[in-house]
Amino acid sequence: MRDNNEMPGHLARRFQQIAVAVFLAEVEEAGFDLTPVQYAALAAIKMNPGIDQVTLAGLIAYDRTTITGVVDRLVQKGLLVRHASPRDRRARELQITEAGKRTLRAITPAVEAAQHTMLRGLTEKEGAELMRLLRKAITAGNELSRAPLREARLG
Amino acid sequence: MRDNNEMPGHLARRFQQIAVAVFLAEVEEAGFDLTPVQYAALAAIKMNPGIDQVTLAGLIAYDRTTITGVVDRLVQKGLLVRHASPRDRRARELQITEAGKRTLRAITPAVEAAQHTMLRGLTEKEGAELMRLLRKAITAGNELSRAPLREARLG
DNA sequence: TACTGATAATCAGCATGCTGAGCAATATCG
DNA sequence: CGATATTGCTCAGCATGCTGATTATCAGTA
Repeated sequence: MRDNNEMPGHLARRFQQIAVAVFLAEVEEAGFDLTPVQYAALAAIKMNPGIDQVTLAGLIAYDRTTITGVVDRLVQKGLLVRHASPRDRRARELQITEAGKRTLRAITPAVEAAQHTMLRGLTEKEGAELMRLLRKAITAGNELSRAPLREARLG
Repeated sequence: MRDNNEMPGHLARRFQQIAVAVFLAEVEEAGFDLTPVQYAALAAIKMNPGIDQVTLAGLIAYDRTTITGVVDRLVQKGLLVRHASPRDRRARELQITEAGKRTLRAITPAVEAAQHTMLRGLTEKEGAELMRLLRKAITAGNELSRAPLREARLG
């Protein structure tokens, strides 16, 4: 039986657990109530106005069924609007609201602080190396989950 | 706005997402139905017979409220038994069953294969370095989540 | 145009994982 | 001993995140 500390899966869970806790703590301290996933979605929609939900899911590697609830909650909070696409009546186009933009701007320092805090045990160099190795492992394993990263289709 | 690939929190989520998918796929292929968390709990209980739920939670860094459901499901599957402690009537002592032991033995190759698969994009050396950096970051951040790792109390 | 397959979104159901609250039992201290 | 604090566990409630199914729509083709 391998020790937990030798199991990449266990280490992945622990690091993610800490990362989420740090994110939520920093964001709450800044006076906001937004989860990591909600933040990622909001930022992606700001960068890609009018994006549909499937494309959004691919951009940030969500499961397509998860996104329905996330978008629901962002709409509920008034940070997004969702309306039917004129070109494809199956699709819903997502737009960030003014309140959403304000929230994103205001929350960014807390998000940056969180990214720093979760690496606080590492040197600058080690943090960069950890990110490089994670990116490499993720790229190789991209197709192994139901929610792989997908480039936005052009035009 | 930082790119997602420069956000350790995003990378943590993606890596964990892939790790879980790989684990479940390997385990299912081996003919079993056990989640990563259930496996970790079962293994920890086998190594620490009679452990109570809070100590178990600390050993594998769960939240104490999460463990109730996990243990419920393992008991349901017949892999564990849970009975009141004679020394402390608040506590529940956990014991692995024979079926639990058989399952653990049979599932181990699949779990090992999963740990290998989730690092398949990395060289041996890079995989070891990734684990080292994760351990270091996790150790430094241990107290930042509600479910920190705790040593089992002695005797 | 009718048929077939693919696609966008949603839903039901299940399993983490968290917050905060509550209950029962134990430990501690005046 | 008795009041208080602490501890082990459970629960309600919420938010991911998954599987698999369904519905509506679109795209391609016979």
